[in-house]
Amino acid sequence: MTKRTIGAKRRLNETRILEAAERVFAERGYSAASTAAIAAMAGLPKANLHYYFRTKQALYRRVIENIIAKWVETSDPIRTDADPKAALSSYIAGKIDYSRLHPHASKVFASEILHGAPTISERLSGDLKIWLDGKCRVIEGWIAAGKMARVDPRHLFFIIWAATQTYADFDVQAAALLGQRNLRAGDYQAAREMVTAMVLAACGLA
Amino acid sequence: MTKRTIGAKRRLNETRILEAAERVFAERGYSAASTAAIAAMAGLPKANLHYYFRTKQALYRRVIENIIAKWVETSDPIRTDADPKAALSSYIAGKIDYSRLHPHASKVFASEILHGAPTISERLSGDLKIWLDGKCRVIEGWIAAGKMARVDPRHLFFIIWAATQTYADFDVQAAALLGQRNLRAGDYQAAREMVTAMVLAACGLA
DNA sequence: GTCTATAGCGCGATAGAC
DNA sequence: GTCTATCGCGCTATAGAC
Repeated sequence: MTKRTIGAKRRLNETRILEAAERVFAERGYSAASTAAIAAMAGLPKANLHYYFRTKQALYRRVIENIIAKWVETSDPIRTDADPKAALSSYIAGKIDYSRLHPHASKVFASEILHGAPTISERLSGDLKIWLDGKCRVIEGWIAAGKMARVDPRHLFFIIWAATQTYADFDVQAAALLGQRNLRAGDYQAAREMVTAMVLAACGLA
Repeated sequence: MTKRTIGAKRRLNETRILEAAERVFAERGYSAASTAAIAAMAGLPKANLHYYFRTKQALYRRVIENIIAKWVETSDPIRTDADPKAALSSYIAGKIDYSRLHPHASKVFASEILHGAPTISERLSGDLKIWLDGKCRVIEGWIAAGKMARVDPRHLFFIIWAATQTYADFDVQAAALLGQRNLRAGDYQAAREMVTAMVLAACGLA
């Protein structure tokens, strides 16, 4: 065994544990998620999980950090040099895609915030606020340039997040009320079209 | 002690327990909420709580049932004989008020759905689906009468719920990103105005 | 109806052999 | 690195005195 092989195995096991943890945390919530269940889903004995991640809290923190990183990435289309209508449409489409493709990640994040954000409250009022401030300045720049109607950029983001993430976080409710077992591709498409129409109209871009 | 007095005491204690439970379930989630914490917040010994509600699950079910009843009530403005613009505006305003005044209730419901709705899945695909079907027929009636633009009524509801309830469920996030400790009256007003503008525009009622 | 004390159990975490 | 066995804690729920 070379050092490189050992490192590869560590990375492989860590990845499997992180994926299993994201799923179990999403389905049960932090407290009800047992390390035994996560280990079983990752195909490892429970003691091995504690070898790679000393505590449940440390494992959870790693899961959350990964999710935040992806969450921030989805806002890449919001750039000063972009066209507001195209940028907002692309942003919404990306958020809906994320809800469809990564519902577990969205749910873990939602559960964290829902119960007071104990793990990431410093980040919310720290680097994530700074990140959002920057994105809001982009919107304000578009408004100042007369490219779109005057709206409160922060509430615009809050409402876009809510309207897109609800199709991941509350997929069970939406499916049940649609008389289905799961959400289908057409449901996400209808959601994307409706959210886009509402946002563009509110921004005077329809 | 007359029988009436005893019944009054039972109702008083049950109410105090239910209010405490709603709060603790909202703050910690079902699993992390201990019956000891609920009893302490209600000002009772733990054993007394189990005297009034035999199991934690039974107490939780009662909390959820009460929340659903209030949730259904908020849709009262959606009536066939109402004016679409006034009805939707009133509905959204009521939902925002509910988020401001009953954030705990909204969070308990959100947490229930988020983790797969184990307690109310039958209701979601049963009487709640029938209730929503009725409300959707009202919207479809308005569309058929040419009173508003053609939209998918179910997705319209999903998005209104998401955009209004996010100010209760994710209040911690919104406050932190606004650089505040809590949401203020003005924040809810801004939210109401923005959601209303978006919905009315999407429905051709602006 | 109220309260103290505790039974019973599941979970996080670790020791220690391999 | 891996795994079995187990410790210790905190929780739900109840027994039984008052």
